[in-house]
Amino acid sequence: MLNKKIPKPTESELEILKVLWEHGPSSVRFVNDEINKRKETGYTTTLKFMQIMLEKNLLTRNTDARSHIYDAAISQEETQRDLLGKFVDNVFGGSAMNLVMQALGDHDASKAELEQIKALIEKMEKGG
Amino acid sequence: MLNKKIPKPTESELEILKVLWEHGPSSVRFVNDEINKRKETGYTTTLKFMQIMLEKNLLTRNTDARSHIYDAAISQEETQRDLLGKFVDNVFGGSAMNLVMQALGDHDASKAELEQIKALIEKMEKGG
DNA sequence: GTTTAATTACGAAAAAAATCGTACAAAAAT
DNA sequence: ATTTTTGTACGATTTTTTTCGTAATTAAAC
Repeated sequence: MLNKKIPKPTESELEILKVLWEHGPSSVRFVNDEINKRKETGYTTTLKFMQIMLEKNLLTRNTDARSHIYDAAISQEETQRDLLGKFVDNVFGGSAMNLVMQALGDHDASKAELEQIKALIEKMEKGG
Repeated sequence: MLNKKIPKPTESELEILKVLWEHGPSSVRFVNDEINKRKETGYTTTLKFMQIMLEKNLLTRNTDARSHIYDAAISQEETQRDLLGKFVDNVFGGSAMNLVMQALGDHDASKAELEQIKALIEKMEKGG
């Protein structure tokens, strides 16, 4: 089990990771097009980001073809867990429960989703 | 109802806000001392931050005494809600439920806390 | 009243993050 | 085989965030 020392991605880097998580290994062109659906960004800007992320080991790439294919080097789950932990510490003083309560209160949840959460809670109360 | 256009505080700014939320209106000296319990930071650094935050309307201040007294201009609840919303969008694709599920799964919750959440869910299911 | 300590104001530097222009190379289109 | 398009490399610039030094001012201590 290697000790991954991955730096926390910035917001822009996260945008790129999200595209790769959703679509799998992709060219810079593709990633940039996806990002431009929501936000105008120059091609070389995205390219530069992805090159930097490669150096930071946030991405891997395959240079066999002329158009290099990049992929995420860290999983979405792992990253979400990591960022969530930091966010809870920074904003909710380490209390995940406070966060959960606020998340439940603020955002409308469907009945099905609430049932899902209740089921999870039951499971946790049994499992310990 | 005034339209508050408060910018999202940075992490450093949040450190300062947390001190003010916890202790109420305070001098720069006090805030800096509190922050230095966890992190070495020069006095003028904290001072500068608080002056900038004043310009951004994140803080208010009273200059009656020589030692100016600053206070948070935005509430903790409001700020947490705002940051949580952005975090959910950025990291969990807008799905607060995904976040809640992960938060519940990752962090150990006490039985009492889980009951609290269940109670909230019941209330939401009734109230709609 | 002179020295010492505490405080604010302000500019500026350092560090981090984001953006882009240009040169060059490879491939595709004509 | 030229021309046009597409791609990478890489430096440079801009913007934002963080940090601090220094001068001026006021209050306190002596």
